Amino acid sequence: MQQPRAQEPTEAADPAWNREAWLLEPDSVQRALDVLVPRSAGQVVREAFYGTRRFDDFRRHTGLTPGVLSARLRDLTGQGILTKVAYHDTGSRGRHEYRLTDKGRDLAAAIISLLNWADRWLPTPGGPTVVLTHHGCGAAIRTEIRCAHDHPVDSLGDIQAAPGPGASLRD
Amino acid sequence: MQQPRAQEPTEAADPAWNREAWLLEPDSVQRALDVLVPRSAGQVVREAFYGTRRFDDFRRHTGLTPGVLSARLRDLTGQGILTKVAYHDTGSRGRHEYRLTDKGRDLAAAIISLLNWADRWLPTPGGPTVVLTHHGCGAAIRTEIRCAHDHPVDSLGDIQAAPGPGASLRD
DNA sequence: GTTCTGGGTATGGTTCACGGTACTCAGCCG
DNA sequence: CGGCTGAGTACCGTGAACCATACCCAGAAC
Repeated sequence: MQQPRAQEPTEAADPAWNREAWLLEPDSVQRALDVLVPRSAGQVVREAFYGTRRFDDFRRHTGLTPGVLSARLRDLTGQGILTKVAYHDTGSRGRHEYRLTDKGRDLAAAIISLLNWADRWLPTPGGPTVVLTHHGCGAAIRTEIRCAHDHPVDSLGDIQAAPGPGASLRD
Repeated sequence: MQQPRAQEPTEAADPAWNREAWLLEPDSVQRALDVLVPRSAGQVVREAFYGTRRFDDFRRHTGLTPGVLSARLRDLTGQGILTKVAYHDTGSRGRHEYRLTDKGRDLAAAIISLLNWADRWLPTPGGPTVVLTHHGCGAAIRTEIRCAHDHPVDSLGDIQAAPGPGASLRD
């Protein structure tokens, strides 16, 4: 993204983007991040992507205590990230499980980006614990930054950040 | 991603991915998320992407108190996301500013994915406050999930999640 | 009717994040 | 010399997040 006060010769200051002049709240990055914060919320969403659906499975996989997990599942269903679906295993009473909604599933690009980033920049001795591949072709899954015209974006300098309709002038 | 206990006809249970059998810690998604948690860390990283570099600017843009901001900047430089660079404005003493490192800049795909997600699913009355476009072509910036062979990935069902080398069998 | 299981609620305590405010410290400026 | 500015540090209070543990409740199984 274009940065003001640029000092590298390859970057140029953009008069339309004077960060000081604009109030950028509510910020979309922050609002999205608030879905995955606190830590326990991120853990629950991650597990949902790994296929976990039931209370006790969430509890064992995340290590959260019942109280915290219960609160988090309530929050996330309240936000429409998860939804409660009834099921009935034969030989036990009817219960319900938590599944990702379309809204939740659409976090995939963010989750995958984070997973790729950690695999690259925070490697662990044993290697990654989860590997994502393209079903059928078997190649690794990754995310790519592109524009709506499908041009690839290789550097932050190719991205123009500008105040949108929701931005207001400071003071 | 493939999910066990799948009930939709389009999903199929994958015997290689029995979530119950595997211990997936340390989890890459969680480790990446921990860089952006607590909330104040996410705010600082977001501002860094918006071009903020100096202590007082971070303080005003994020609303964080000096103590919290100071701690967060120390954490993030310690993790190699930001780096301190000396500068010297004429007429004032030499100081230093905080810039994104390559490691920090590589969070771009995650940040952009989150921004796009919030713009789609958590719209605000006034519209987005920040709009990203492709410099030159002007089209909107977005992220895309692809495989290493460049096949597009349109649904989670196209993604195969499998335990990696770092995973261990439970008990 | 007692037990088992899944899915929670209730209570209590600790740590951490954060806000508010005051203070410091170094150098340039007048 | 005293004041101003940018960049912090120090201290204190509050609330949120989290953990541990105990308990509860419905229905099926025995």
